[in-house]
Amino acid sequence: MPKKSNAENGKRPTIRDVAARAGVSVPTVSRVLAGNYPVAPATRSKVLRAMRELDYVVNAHARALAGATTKTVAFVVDDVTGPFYAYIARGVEQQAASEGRLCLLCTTHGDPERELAVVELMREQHAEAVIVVGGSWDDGKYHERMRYFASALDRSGSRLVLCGRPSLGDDVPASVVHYDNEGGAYAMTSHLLSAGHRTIAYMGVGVGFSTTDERVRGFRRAHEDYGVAIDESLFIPGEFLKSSGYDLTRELVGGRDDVTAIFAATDMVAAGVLKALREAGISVPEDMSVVGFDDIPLASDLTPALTTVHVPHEELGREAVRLGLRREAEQVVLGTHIVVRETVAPPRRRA
Amino acid sequence: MPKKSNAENGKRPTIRDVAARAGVSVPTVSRVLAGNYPVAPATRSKVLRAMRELDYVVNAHARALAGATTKTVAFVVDDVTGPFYAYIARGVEQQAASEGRLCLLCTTHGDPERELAVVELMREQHAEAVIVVGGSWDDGKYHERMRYFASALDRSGSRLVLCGRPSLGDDVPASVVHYDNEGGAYAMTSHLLSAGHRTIAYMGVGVGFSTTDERVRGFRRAHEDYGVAIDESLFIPGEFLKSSGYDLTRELVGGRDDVTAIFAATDMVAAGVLKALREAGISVPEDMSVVGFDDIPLASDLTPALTTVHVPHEELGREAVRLGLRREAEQVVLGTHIVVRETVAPPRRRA
DNA sequence: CTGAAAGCGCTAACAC
DNA sequence: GTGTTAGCGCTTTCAG
Repeated sequence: MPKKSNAENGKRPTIRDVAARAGVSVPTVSRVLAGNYPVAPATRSKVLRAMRELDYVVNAHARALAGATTKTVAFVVDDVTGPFYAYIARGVEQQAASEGRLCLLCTTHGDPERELAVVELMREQHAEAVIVVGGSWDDGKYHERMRYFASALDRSGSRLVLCGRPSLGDDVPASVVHYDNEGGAYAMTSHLLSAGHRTIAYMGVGVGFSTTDERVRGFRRAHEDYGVAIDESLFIPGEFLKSSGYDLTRELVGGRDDVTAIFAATDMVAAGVLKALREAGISVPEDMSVVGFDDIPLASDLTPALTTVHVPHEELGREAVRLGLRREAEQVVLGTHIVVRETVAPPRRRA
Repeated sequence: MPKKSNAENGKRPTIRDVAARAGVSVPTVSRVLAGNYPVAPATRSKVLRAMRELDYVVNAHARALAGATTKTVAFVVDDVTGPFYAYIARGVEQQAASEGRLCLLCTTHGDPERELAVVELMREQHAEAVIVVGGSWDDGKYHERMRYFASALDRSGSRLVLCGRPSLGDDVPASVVHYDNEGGAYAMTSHLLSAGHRTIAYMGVGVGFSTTDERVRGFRRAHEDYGVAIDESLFIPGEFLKSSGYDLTRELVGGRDDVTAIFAATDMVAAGVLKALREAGISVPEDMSVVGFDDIPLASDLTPALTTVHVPHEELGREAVRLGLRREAEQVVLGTHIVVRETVAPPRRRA
């Protein structure tokens, strides 16, 4: 039995069917497909026509297997629904698309098991770059795991890109795209300090979390530069959630009255803070100033509109793809800046 | 020269390397990999060990080429950053992951060109299911295009799933997961009507857009059932954007004062409405009632908290994956319901 | 239970 | 310019 043609077979047509129909050899078809090789115009159009007539589409897997690159980048996040991540995702997707790449989306929900599984999947897929987004934990096991991921991916020909988290060290085969947490926190704290605030609560300390560490560092440095001592009880531990901001604020205003400003770890936390304050009849910014961090769209929808630190989310995503595709060990840090809206005022004079 | 081993070669190890190291044949390794075939326990563990020692990972492309399925579903949206889409995306990703599938993410930004390109890409990738999310336009060209996509994907062995938009007809090889726009709008309009409102503006009519058509249908039907005639000038055209709600509301309150309630086409529009009203010194709900549609997280963060229609976003995403993978021509419609918060009150008695 | 043989659809040297 | 010849890494008959 002669080699059966898929086209007649009812299955999807292959390059062989196209070649047959155009009366040329298979490699010729491959050449017009790739377009990076001289082909006679006449042949070319015959092939093109055959492809159209058969409604032919290349098989990406066969192509990947035969050597041509995969054309995919992977995007790994905790959760797509956070506005923070969503905007980075948009940047990643846009840049990927503009560089002719497809984008694989994976979520881990902070589960190390799942994270590992995801990296294995990416190795199977030969993704050109694997972009991991979000802050990182400062424990040894975590670092070890990421270093393993970096080299495992490297061995499989993929590049790991850390986005929004600090580098793992120069010897680790990974690129990093970070943003200036410390600088943003410094600027914002200075803004509060220069308005006259002297007792600022930092709400939402995530212990051992890189994002917190960096932001707190800026917060402390600003205080130092203004010669203001910080009562350590002003660092209030908590998660980066609205509910967390809400609960902690209720506790805070119930317990002490010396705080004149709240630096929320993130805009989501700030949303909770604002809600609790409103319920407690404490007006913002007259009785209490509040600031956030991230500048997610919600920030400008809050009442009053939130003064916060802008993070260039989309650009972060774009840059991550660029770096990952160039496979350079570069490390870029994007700037942040404060956005003044309506939640900061000088502290009210105490009676 | 004998067949060179990749393992020694510095390249990623292949199944052949594993076979050699375990002292078995290649098919045997394949069998323990697939796990769907009897293999002697001893052999099995030898193979497993070899895989571990070599840090072996299967090549998804080779596997896909050799016949095994692709294990990927594609997710096509206008834009990932909308909370509406983000939550559907989460549902899709979760369900895909739980069914052992990878998720490809593509955005089209409403560009038909790009949409076509995306579908071609999906055909190349042999995605098992291609999930297209969001409302659709009611023009002939659009329909024709989607029908083409459906059959093109079908021919390539993929299943098209329409999520959040109406069916294309029973003869089109596609599944659809929709939600009850008309019912939700009907319930919400009734809520307003029963509170005593008689002049309700529907803000954000997207002409020829399926979502609008369905919601407006419910809006009209409720009026009919209450025996209330609708002044057609109450249908205000506009996009589903915050800025649109803002601008239109300014115009509205500047132009007429008979309207006592605003039915915003979406929560985003409602956010703009609320902002404009606040600026105009019109208090909600005392002077004006406002309702939205979608129940995105923002709705409960607004001040006052928005009364709106809940759409089961995540479940929509999950169901889409389920249907796509089962490849049945099913059509499911998920229910919606109103969520009463703080933006509706009886109309103020006119002087 | 395991191995040998034959492709999956495509690209990549080489010749002509 | 175009065809020939080899695989890419894996799964599948089909023998044994």
